[in-house]
Amino acid sequence: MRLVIAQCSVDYAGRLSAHLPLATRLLMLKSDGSLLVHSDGGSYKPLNWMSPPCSLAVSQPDELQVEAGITELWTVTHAKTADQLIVSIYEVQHDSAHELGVDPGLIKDGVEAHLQKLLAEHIHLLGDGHTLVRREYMTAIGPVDILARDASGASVAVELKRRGDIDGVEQLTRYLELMNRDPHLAPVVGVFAAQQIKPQARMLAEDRGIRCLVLDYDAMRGLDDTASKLF
Amino acid sequence: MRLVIAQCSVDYAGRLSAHLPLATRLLMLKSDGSLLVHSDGGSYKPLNWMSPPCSLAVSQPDELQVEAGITELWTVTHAKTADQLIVSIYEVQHDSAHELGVDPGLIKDGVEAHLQKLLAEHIHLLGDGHTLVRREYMTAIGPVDILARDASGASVAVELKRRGDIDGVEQLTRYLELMNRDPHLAPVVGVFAAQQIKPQARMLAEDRGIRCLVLDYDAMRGLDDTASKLF
DNA sequence: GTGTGTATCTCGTTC
DNA sequence: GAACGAGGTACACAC
Repeated sequence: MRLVIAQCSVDYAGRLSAHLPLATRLLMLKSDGSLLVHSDGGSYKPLNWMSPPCSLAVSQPDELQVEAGITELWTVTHAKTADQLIVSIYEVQHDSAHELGVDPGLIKDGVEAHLQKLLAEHIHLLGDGHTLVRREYMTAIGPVDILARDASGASVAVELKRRGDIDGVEQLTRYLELMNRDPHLAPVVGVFAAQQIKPQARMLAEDRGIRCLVLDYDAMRGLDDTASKLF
Repeated sequence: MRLVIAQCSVDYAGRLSAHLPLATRLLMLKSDGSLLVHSDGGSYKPLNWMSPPCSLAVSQPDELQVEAGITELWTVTHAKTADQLIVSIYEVQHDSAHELGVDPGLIKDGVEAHLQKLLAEHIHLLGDGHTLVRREYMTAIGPVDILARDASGASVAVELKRRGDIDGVEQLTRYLELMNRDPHLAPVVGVFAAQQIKPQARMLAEDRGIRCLVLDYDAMRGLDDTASKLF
């Protein structure tokens, strides 16, 4: 990895056109040829960038560009899409290279998958007398997160989200429509379960006869811990 | 901005838990206190990070940690959510600080907005005899990208996307449902227009009687150039 | 402020 | 490899 702090302007031409006026920025050149242009603020997203696979070509500025103060031109071209990023370098304040090696990568732990597991293990949270049929119940248009049966034996399709949005209600609606055509399953009622359900989503769901269930992740983990300790 | 290349391990505890095993990485400390942990590959997303507003506290390792080879502990805490990122620093290979100043920011040019403008200007692309009513036609549930009339005088609602996905079809369906209840507008037919329409989205759209229209952005820009030159 | 829609989204997983 | 869903999504814009 090469780190360059330099006064530069940047032009991107690809899926859109974008321009960065002259300012001092960090240019991060990764060993796969990719380039990130970072400012000293904002979030983790660079101001501009080129994703791998791509290649860097350094060239000399022409006379006009030299007069303007440009000392080097970096042209980064994407291997497949022909997107281009052109960095016009003025003054370089820092330039260093470092060997980092391959990264072992991130180990993640629990979000929706964990919620699904917890709800499946504590299916009574759906209501008294509910039994689990299975997780990831496959339909022609995709997997339903949880399929259960209620006390009366009716099928219950559960769509799980961390944050319950209108999209999730639409998704569940499509599943319900399909599943209610299947005589083995029908009647199927829907439950929209999430840690947080947005008002618009709740409105839409309830308008369509879908029950909303707000889940308390921490409380569910507590249940899990208790269960682990007891058995 | 401070740049540190160091052997480190990283633990994040917040909306999820994540761990990065010991390896050499770039630690980018921005002046707003935020921290990015980058490896020498992948795209612009850091392996781990803390977004502003947050604060960094440097502390000394305890005896056990010193024995393990840890020389410094960085604890980055988010001001509001209390998310925490803990960086255990082993060997530091590089450490430099730089003054960058405030960035003037990115100037973007055209994607969906440009597509919308172009289609509105060349409304005949919808079919012969079509006339524009208006762009961003407001309804109770949001703006329809383009409202037009076809040769027979029927209303045409156009939903525009760069990439036509199932979500876009759902969105247009909601608009159509609402607009068809308005006697001033009904009957309203739908057109789903995008540079690329995914098979599933096309299927869903056509099943609902929505016409799909694939747009050629470059050709449309060509039309625009010609028009600009002629008039 | 919150809510909504887009993204040069990125990143996984599945088919 | 394509497609689909999720994200510690981020980001801009409307209300």
